[in-house]
Amino acid sequence: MVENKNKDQNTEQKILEAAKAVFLERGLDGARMQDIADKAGINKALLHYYFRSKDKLFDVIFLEAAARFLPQLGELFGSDLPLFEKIEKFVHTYIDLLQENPHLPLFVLNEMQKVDGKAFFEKLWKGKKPAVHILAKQIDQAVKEGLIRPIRPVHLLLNIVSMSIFPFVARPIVKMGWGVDDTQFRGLMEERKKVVVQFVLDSIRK
Amino acid sequence: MVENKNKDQNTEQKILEAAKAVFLERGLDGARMQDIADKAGINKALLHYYFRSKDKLFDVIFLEAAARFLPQLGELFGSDLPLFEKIEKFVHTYIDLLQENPHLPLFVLNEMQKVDGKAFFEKLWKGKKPAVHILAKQIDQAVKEGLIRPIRPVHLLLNIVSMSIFPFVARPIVKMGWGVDDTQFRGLMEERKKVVVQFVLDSIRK
DNA sequence: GTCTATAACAGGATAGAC
DNA sequence: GTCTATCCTGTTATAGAC
Repeated sequence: MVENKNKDQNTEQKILEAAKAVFLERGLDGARMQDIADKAGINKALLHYYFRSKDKLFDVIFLEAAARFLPQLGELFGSDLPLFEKIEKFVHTYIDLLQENPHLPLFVLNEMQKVDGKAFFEKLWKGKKPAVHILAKQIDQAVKEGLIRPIRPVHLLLNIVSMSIFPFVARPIVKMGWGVDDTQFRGLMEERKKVVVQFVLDSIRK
Repeated sequence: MVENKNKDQNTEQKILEAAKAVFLERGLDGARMQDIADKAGINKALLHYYFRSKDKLFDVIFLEAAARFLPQLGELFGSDLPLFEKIEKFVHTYIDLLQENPHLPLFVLNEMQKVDGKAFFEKLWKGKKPAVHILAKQIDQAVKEGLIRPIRPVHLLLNIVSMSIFPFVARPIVKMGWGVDDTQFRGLMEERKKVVVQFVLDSIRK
């Protein structure tokens, strides 16, 4: 249980990678254990040997995906950067993340809806819930100081997050509606790093 | 085939309503014919009598949902309203739509990813593809006239659409992250109608 | 740990009576 | 048109040999 960790690690790692790929693309209901086994280069029985059941395996993947997608930002929100820099850093970080993990947001959003108000969130941010209130205070403060136009923190935050994430979620529509291929789409998202930041600052800055 | 339309209409209608509810909440893979039958107050066999197969039934629902979600805007994009009013109307229309159909966007986005570059879009906008290029021209024009700050039409459009739709897609996260219940969420989205329009105008207007 | 073979079951689809 | 009963395929899960 300690000695053979290398062997385990290898297979277990292969399974996790395969499962991640399949689940993220097809979702819990759409994924097939057979596909995961194939992609991992093993057989179904071994999946159960390692993870007992499909649901158990899914939980591992989902939790990790959600953790990547969501509270990575806790630190950023809570940091003591000036507001404008915080916004810039947020947008860049998030768009970079999604460039590398295009299926991430839709997967998480989708599966999250099925569990909804569950105690799932507790498990997700164990104790250290994203410090969204710190950012909120910072925004309120900036308004009070007359540094930015009046806006409720929720809305400003929602705006920034929306503009950063949504295009990836709507990828097929963007591609069809605007007639771009994958490469062009990538370029477009790259552009957005600057565009979104500029857009936000233009809006809130007096 | 003409005489008994009333009877048919009733059952068929019940089925369609039930199917819509179940499919929108669970997706194609997650939906169970049994659940649809139950919700419609009939039995499985009758579903097949009316719609032959699960896939066929799904196609009806999906196409209608996509049609509601997407190209309803064609008219708006193509209209001859001034830019600022067009933006305002768009945001209000869309948020109203989603207030009444909260599951719509995630459902469409999600299922759309599975078909992706398919000839599906052809079927969707039969001939009358949303007149997105008209809006694009209008934006370019406004930039050239110095009416608004320079911005590429794709990005402006993406920004507006993102801010209008994304919060509904991320509903569970918003609710948990900000600690609001359904009623408060509704109020928040209602607020956004004005907030988003204001935000956009503040950003682009010189 | 890893495999093959098979059990166990869920869920979509059909037959046939009414 | 609507129902009950049943079939049948695909998929998760387990048994047991190596």
